[in-house]
Amino acid sequence: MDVDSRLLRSFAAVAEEGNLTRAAERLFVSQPALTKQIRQLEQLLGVRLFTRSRAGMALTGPGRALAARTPAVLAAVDTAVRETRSAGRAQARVLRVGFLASAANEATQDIVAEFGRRRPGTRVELRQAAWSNPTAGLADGDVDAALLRLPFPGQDTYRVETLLTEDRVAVLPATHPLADRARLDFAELWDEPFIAAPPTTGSFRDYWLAVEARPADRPVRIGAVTDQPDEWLSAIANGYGIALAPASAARFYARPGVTYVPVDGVAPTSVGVAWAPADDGNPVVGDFVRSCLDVVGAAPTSGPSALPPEGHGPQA
Amino acid sequence: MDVDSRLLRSFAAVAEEGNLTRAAERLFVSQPALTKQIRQLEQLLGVRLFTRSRAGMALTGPGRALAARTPAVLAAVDTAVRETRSAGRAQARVLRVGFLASAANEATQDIVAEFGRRRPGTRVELRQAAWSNPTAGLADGDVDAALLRLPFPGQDTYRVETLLTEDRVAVLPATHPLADRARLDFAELWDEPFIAAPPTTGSFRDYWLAVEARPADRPVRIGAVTDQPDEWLSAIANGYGIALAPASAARFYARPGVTYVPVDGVAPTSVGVAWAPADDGNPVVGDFVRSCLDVVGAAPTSGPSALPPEGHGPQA
DNA sequence: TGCATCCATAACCTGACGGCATGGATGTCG
DNA sequence: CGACATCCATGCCGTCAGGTTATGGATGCA
Repeated sequence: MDVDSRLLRSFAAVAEEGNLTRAAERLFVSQPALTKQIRQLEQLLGVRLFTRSRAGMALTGPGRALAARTPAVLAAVDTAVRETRSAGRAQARVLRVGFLASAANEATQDIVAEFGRRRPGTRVELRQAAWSNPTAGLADGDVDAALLRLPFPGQDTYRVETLLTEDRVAVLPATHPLADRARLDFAELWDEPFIAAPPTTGSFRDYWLAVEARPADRPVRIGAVTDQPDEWLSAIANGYGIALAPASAARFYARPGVTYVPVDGVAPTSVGVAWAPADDGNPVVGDFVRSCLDVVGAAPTSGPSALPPEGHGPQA
Repeated sequence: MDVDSRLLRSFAAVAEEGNLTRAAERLFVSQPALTKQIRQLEQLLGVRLFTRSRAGMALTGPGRALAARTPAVLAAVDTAVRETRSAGRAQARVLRVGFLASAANEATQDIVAEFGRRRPGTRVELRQAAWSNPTAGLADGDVDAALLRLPFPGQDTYRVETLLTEDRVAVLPATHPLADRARLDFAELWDEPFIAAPPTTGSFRDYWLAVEARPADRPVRIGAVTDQPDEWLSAIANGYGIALAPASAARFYARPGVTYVPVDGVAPTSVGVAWAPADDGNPVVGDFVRSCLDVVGAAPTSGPSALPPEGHGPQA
């Protein structure tokens, strides 16, 4: 006899989709299960939340009232979970750092080593994220900090320090006609099929397809979709398409059958370290960010005062 | 794989009690069930929330983090539920009014009739509450407005208009030596056993025991505890003790075997209409409050501008 | 030493919940 | 106009989550 957050999540999905069937597949449950959940919620509240019709599920007045409150509830739950987990890591003296494949590349080890000198008691737990998770776990509070390619979706809701900038290069199968060129112009690649990240990654996907450097009448062709560096390299080596990558990938992801060629006509790419605003007061995160900046020899873009404080006490 | 609010409520209870056994009985579940719930929550969060010891359950660091967030989450859930239910009543053109037995007494029907003239389309649903529920459902959003004796617990978190004030009288068994007196002084009743409301009602209970009108060295004696007017009258008629009541009870709750005698030395009592601040903009509630004031011939204490607006449109 | 207090564990049982298959209502299109 | 597509509801069934009772182990206390 308690409205639990599972029901609210289901309700929110149905309210957004306006359609039980689509909401059900979004939530990875069957449509009858969702029907029952919504009925249960309605019964629990003693209120009709949707008017059912052929067209789908439309919110009633009470439904709109609930829909207005639901995001706040779910956000409160998520915040609570995130902060609790974060406190757990702090207590265990663990800093969890997420990173995307091809983010920091060879700098990563140096950063961890530098952090180890600053905070000998704290262990860094590195978590590689799939590209379908473009904040590498920052968004769901799974990690305390993340090494990411900039820009990333939702970037302005986090703190970010830029660490380094490098050119983007083309990654071609060794058998490709352009593979032996010393340089390419991106325009030469407009008609090539590209290996892309999953569509759900939005701007991240678009960024690595360089849609902004492409005329409107030459939409990108997708040769394959991959979520992991190995699949990605395999797809390229097998001739399903080409891709863009940071220059450092040529060193870090060298592999027979794959060639890296410098490209003109696309903007360079940056790596940054990101953390949640909630951790602005967290000295462990602060030390990690400082370690990042030290290793790459960068200065804080926003002045040192914007960083979490230094210090060696345990986190509150 | 979702933290549901049931687990959070359990967690909050354990955190407050510091003791599984007591928390379990507060939640009306068995102790092993709570053990499992806490374990499940810990597993879900990947964090140890309590340190178990002979002395009980003590919060860990992460536990404190969660305990700090839990009230906000539960409050958000409750708000969502309350507003949804309220919207449901508005849609159904129902105004639900809670009242405590002995609150408005004979004025109640007149108020409902007057409201019926103002809003012919809206039905008033009266809900009598037990004394153990001293806001008559206002606190849990079960009702849109409530007719209450003033003061009531948590009164300053609601809007209140005072409707009428009357003396308190003593209620005695007809066989009581003092039953045939025309007037009494409260001091004469200091040593009598009283029929009281349940201890959980706090200041409400104390108010009707008139603890403020009693010297510190004459603590009240409790003859019986009741939660309903009928039990209360029976307890008095059967000689378990006496009680104070509003003067109107002499008319409204006349019964053989029970006598009402005016008392000096206790402050008079007031009846008010209360509503939630969230309904300040609700014209239906506004019309109900105005109906109350009209019927008793009172003016708004805080000026008419503090009342919810008048109007005949449906509620938003 | 016996008792009280607290939490954990074991064994068991019920029903909540999800999945599959299907039905009913209602637009749409050839 | 009938076949079809789209949506939501329903019936049936199997599984497991979550509750209960009974009991055990640890530890102060009288």
